[in-house]
Amino acid sequence: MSDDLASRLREKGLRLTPQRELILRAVEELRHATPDEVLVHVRAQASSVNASTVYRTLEVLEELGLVRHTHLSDRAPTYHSTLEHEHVHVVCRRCHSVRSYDPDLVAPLVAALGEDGFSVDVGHLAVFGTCADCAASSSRSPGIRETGRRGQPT
Amino acid sequence: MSDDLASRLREKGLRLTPQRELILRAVEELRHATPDEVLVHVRAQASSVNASTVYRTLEVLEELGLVRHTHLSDRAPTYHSTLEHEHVHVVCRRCHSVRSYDPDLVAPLVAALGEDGFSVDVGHLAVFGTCADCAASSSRSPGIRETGRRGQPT
DNA sequence: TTCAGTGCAAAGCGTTTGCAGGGTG
DNA sequence: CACCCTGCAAACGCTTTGCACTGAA
Repeated sequence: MSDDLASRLREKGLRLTPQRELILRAVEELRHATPDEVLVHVRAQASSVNASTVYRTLEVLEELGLVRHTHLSDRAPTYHSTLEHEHVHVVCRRCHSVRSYDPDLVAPLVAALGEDGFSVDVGHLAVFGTCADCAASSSRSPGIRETGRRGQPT
Repeated sequence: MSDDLASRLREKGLRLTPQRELILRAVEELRHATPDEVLVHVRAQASSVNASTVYRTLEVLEELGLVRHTHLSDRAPTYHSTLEHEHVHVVCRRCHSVRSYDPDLVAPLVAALGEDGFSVDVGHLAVFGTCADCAASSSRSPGIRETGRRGQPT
């Protein structure tokens, strides 16, 4: 896995640096993290790593196919390791819970679009809506605006 | 439709202003527009309207159920009128084309999640991937990065 | 006449970029 | 010892916010 990093970097004439190892490890450990969360996590272990390095590295790691991202909120994107099985994200706009589903969930969608020659990026998919709990108690999650300006998923 | 605006505003003790009419009309006419595009369009017709008014108004219009938004790119969100039939957006990351599909497309997905008590917001859904044309000619769309930093859909 | 709505300007957040110095291969 | 990578700081794009004024009801 980290060896994977080394070899994949080499293949493209890129270099293995402590920062890149740390950032990849952070994404793997956090499982779902924004660039900023990655930064915080990395800084907790090693001393100084710069925000721009995190952005640049996440881009590289994504090109290498070691991490992926989705948009689970209106703010920062969320990165996760490709070591995890590919999954579809289902997000409740009310309580902001995120559940992961097997790609089977969207097999019919993938098939239907496939007939048009369109190939769906399943891992990137985020489905928004309202979860069971929140539908039940409409008084839940105090202070979260329905239409939501800046902040959580919209 | 604009009468709709007047009445819906009144119901909530809000006021009907020229800006609100203009902005709603702009969204309807542009069919799919970012806040900035709305601003430009409105300014073309009427004189000065402020950007912050556009943001505040789009929020109000969405609360009133007159417009909706999706995220078709990493940059600004896209607004459309609810007068249009609800539709699912399918976006090619390569050439950035956007196609609208009938909600039927995701009926199985909606049904599956429905069993868990989750209610999908179909109109908000954006499916990313690669369209037939782009899959065919992998040399297409010069200068567009695959992983794409800032810019189009990611 | 009241209070919602607007314009303006400044701030905020997440992200990108130019550059010079540092470290990997 | 090339050249990739990093840190730093400034800039950027989009959005939000505070405030005083304006105008809809």
